[in-house]
Amino acid sequence: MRLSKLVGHRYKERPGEAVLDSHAFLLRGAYARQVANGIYSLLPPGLRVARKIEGIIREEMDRIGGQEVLMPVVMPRELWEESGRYDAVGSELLRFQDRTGHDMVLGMTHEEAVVHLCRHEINSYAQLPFMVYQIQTKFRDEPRSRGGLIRVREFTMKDAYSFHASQEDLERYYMECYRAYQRIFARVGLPEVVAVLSDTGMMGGKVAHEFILLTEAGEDTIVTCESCGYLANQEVATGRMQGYPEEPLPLEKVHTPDKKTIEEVAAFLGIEPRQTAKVVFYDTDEAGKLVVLLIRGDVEVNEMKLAKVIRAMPVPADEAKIAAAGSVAGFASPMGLDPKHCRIVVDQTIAGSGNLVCGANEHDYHFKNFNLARDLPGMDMVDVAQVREGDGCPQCSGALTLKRGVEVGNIFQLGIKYTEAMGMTFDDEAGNVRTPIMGCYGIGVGRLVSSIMEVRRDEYGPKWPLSVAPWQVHLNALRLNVEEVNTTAERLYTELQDAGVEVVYDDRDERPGVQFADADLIGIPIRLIVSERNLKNSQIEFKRRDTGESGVIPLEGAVQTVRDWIDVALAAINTTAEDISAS
RNA sequence: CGGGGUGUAGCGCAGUCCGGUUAGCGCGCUUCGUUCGGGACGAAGAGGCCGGAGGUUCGAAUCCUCUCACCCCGACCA
Repeated sequence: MRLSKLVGHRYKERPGEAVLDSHAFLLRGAYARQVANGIYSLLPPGLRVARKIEGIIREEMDRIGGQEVLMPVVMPRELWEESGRYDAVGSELLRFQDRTGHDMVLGMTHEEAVVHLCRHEINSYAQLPFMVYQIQTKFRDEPRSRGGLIRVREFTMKDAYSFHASQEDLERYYMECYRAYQRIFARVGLPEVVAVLSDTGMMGGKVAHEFILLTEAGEDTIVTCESCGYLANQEVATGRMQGYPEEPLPLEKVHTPDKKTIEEVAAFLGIEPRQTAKVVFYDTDEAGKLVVLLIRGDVEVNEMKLAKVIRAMPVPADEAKIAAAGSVAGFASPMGLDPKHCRIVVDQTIAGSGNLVCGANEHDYHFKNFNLARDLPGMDMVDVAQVREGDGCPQCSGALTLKRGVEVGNIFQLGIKYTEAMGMTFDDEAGNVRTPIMGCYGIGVGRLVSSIMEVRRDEYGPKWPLSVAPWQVHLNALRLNVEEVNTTAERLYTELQDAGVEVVYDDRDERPGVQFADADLIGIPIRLIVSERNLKNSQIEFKRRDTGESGVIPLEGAVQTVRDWIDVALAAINTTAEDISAS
């Protein structure tokens, strides 16, 4: 590629809308341009990185027996009604009508499509297991996209789906895929990506992992334990919270005029928030009952964890609902509520502390010295507490820390949610009709482009790993009006290409500073510089953006030298990938 | 959906409060010349429906109403 002809202009000023450095480079380096909120066009460098990533994904998917297919972006409403998700999924599923008024959706994920595709192609256990995957555009009408390509509405995703005759086989394959993912992330230059336990959300299923790149640019909160390596998304993380047991004192009603919040009550009574119990109302559980959650006052509710307990999405209840249940907002008590109309859920933090202050179900009154075992006996404990920095690790004696991360991939043990709902079956060896068990596995391609840029960069631009760099070599010629410089650079450009090297040649008659600044922004790992100065010694200069090395090499044999560097660097990346997935 | 912010040349911004010739500045772009190892210098140019619609006014980038888009925080999110 001749830089003089590369479409897309680079500029030096940071765009106003960029918050992340990777977002600024994405625009400054002419990798992508925003078309609308969360919708981007890719320019050649951006697309080339994406294609490199896709190529690595394809190799690793094929290696674990994947077969590439392509499913549609647009699907009819009926397909999504078969699984129940047409109604279950919110407005992030873009619904529209075609010319005839038929309801259609834009695919945000392809479980329905893949079951539709496979259910009539498979009828025997002998055809299982198998995995199909695609690299396809997805659309999710996110309420809030941000961060360049980190979180967008339209994006390219690799999504894979496996089908199994047994749970054991799914679990075996799940681990195969897990290792394939480790290789993929290592090969695209992110060996530090970690797998964490995650929530299954709208996908259903039981076991799921997210592959997380730890970086402050991320918007997922990850709970880790430095001493034992525990890793989990905060949405599912558990922790040991310190308890404050006390010898029970008699229940005592106290006047607390206008003190509604935990902070107000604690301050009024001169106690810590941890010495209170708060009641939070949600509308409603799966049976339609008002949920009355009792949790220690200083602890936040993790609504993802609560959702699993009440098997419904927790929606905070309004005051009318609370009053109808016989309680008083701001002064709510778990005691004296009618279990016919509400479901009392008690978080385990309540059991660990004694003599708590809670509401009295009466305006301007609270109780002191609430003790669960005495005052509300026989309750089952649940864990719906939001883990905090410093809480005890659930696996060892260490303390938990919170970090930020970007979810670059995920894997789910889906189960039979879709195959059962959509009537996919096979005959087992005994002739019984059975339902295949599914797994699904996603990787965000564009998100990876931005994520790599976010963690592999300096102040001047990205430092692309060789395996995903838009080109492998960046060739500069200083002073094109010097005949020898011009002819040497042209010859190197041709010979490098003949040697199979992907090279971008800055054939513009620009000053060195301009050329170097552009080279940094394009971020190619190997830079070659042809100049009058070094040609006097029959040498050319090199600068490795990936390793930081620089120096001169003989012009004679330079192409082979560079070819060898590339081969060595790629081999090293692949070796790292194998080591990580084998460990 | 709630709160906040911004829309002026390809990019970054000033001008808006307090209405008044031809709407500026830097970068980038074109031409010429001088330069040439980390974003050079001089000269001459091109480039604007001041987000859109309506209104107030002799006169609107500026004031009013409505609207659209984008950004940030929150809610939401495989």
